[in-house]
Parts: sequence; structure tokens; C-alpha cells
Amino acid sequence: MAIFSKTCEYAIRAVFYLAQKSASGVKSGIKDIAAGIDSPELYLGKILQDLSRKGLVASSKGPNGGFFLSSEMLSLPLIEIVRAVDGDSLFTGCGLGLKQCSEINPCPLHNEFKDIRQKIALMLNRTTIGSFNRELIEGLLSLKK
Amino acid sequence: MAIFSKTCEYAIRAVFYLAQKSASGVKSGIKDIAAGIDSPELYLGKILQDLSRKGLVASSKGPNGGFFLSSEMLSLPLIEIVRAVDGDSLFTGCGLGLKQCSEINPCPLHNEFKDIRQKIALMLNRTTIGSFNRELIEGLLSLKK
DNA sequence: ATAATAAAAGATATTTTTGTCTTTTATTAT
DNA sequence: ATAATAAAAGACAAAAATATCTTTTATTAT
Ligand code: FES
Ligand code: FES
Repeated sequence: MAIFSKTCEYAIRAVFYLAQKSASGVKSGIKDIAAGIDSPELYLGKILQDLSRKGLVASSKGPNGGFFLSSEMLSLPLIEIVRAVDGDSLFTGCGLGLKQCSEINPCPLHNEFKDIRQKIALMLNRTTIGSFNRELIEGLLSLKK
Repeated sequence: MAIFSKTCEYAIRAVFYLAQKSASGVKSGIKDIAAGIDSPELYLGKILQDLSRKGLVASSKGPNGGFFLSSEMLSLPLIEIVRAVDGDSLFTGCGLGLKQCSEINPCPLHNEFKDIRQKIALMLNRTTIGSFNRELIEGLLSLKK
């Protein structure tokens, strides 16, 4: 398995891509983004539509339109994207699939999972969507291949 | 998302269940196990068959037959089960879905993921399948609900 | 030997996730 | 106004994961 769903992976890569472009005031069409992050174009469209409805990315229609991020969006923690796409089961659900994770009825790995989940949440909370703009522009980090 | 697939969750819960029973030399039928970990009976059968082929659980057919763990199996690290069921993508794959995780072409979260994956692997390596027998028998830990 | 038991194996079904196609709506430039 | 552009929306399709059903094989007890 992976930590995030494929959908969420695309979503994260897409917002990182958009962040970098939006920093220089450029809007991006689905086509550009899909090429930039190596994802299925139409599927990505759906994902961004969803994020748009939820106010996590901005968009404008018509010529010169496209997706972009406001400066507020740029400084949102990445966990907002993960929550919007995958929900919060990663942070609250039992790692062994018990109906609910609790201290009262803990699974064998409860304490270990609590620790790991918390580290993931911490990481996603302190990483903002715009965090990597410089490294992305400089080509030190990659969103595809 | 979850860290493990549903299949893997069942597998882990099943081996914990079997460990506990096997410690007192008791074999368990699929029916018992499924009831003990609250999983679909026939699906669990498939999972255990697979683990059996891979030598991670033992089984015997016929009356008084069932699944059980040898003492060697009891002291295997839990990561063996995870690897057998989910493969090692969790430990080696890119968290953002890049085709391959590498230092040369790292995704923005590469270092964070490396750390988290390593913690998960460490946890699964130092936890043996039989680790929780006492607490399970005493009812301090739960495998269902 | 026979019947009963329980896993193994193979086929099939359902659900969820991922991906695509088509039509509509809004915006911009001419 | 008209044509071009690009996202929004809705329907549909394919693939993967999860779950079930049926038949076969091995083992044990009678
Ligand atoms: S009960 Fe399983 S992680 Fe908390
Ligand atoms: S490249 Fe993404 S986790 Fe290593």
C-alpha cells in the first residue's frame, strides 16, 4: 500500500506544481499541470474541480483562464489537501482496521500507530503548499517520473 | 487511506490471533479465526492459504485440523506478513507516487517520507508475531470491533 | 472402507478506485 | 455578436481490491 491514495498523490503534486507557477503569477491549464506532474489529464481535472469547490485551489474559465493559488492558499498546510481528498482516516483510524481506534479497546499496535500517525500529521501541518517553490523552480525537486 | 490494505489488516489480526492460540498449542479453523478477528470468513480463508503457501502460517487438513504457528513462526517479525501481503512498496515506493523514489530525483517530501517509512519498518521489524500473546490472552488488547 | 471434517483451489460476484468521454457553462478576444 | 478557450459537470468505462460460492483434496475417526 501507499500512505496516500493515487488521487491524493496527484492532488499534492498538482498543488505543488500550481504553487510554483502561482508564485510567479501564472495560471495553468489542466493540460500543463497534467504534463508537469505526469498524471492522466481528465482525471486530474476532476480532482482539481473538487479542490476548487472546496476552496483549496482557484480557477477561472475561458481564454487565459486556468488554475492558480492565492497567496492565502500558498500558505495553507499540506494537510488541508490530504484531508480534503483522503479524509482523516489516516490520522484517526485504527491501523489494523478496528472499527474505531481507542485507548479503551486498543489493537496491539495502537501506541506505535499513534506515534507514527502523529509524525505524519506533524509533517503535513508544518509543510505549507508553497514550501518548495524555490527548490522546484531550481529543479532540485521533482514532481514527475 | 490506511497504511495497510484491508487484506493486510486481516492478515495481521489473524496471525496475532493464531499466535495467541498457538502459544497454548491449539489449532484454529477459519471459522474461529474469522469470528475472533471479525473478518469475512471466506476471504480470510484465501489470505491464510496464501500465507500458508509462503510458509508464514502452518495448516493441517481434516478433523482436528486448522491453522497454527510453529515456534519459529511466532518469532518472525511482523514485517514478514506485511511484505508477503502488501509487498514492499510501503518501504521503498515514493510517497507522492513518483515512479521511483530516489535521492537523485527526489519528490518534495522525500526526506520526510524516508524518515516515516523507516520508523514504520523499524516498528514492524522489532515486533514479532508472538509479541502480544500475553496481553491478548489477558484481554488487554483487542483484535476486533 | 466410509463418513465427516477442514483446508486448498478455482470460478464468480461486488464494490471501490481510477480513468475517460461528452456536453455544458463561463470568459475572453475579435 | 461571434468564435475560441478553458473549466464544470455528468455519464460512462476499466481496473483493482474485496468478498463469496462451489468443487476438490487431504486427513482423521469410526
Ligand atoms: S486501536 Fe488500532 S491504532 Fe488505535
Ligand atoms: S522520491 Fe518521493 S519519497 Fe523518495
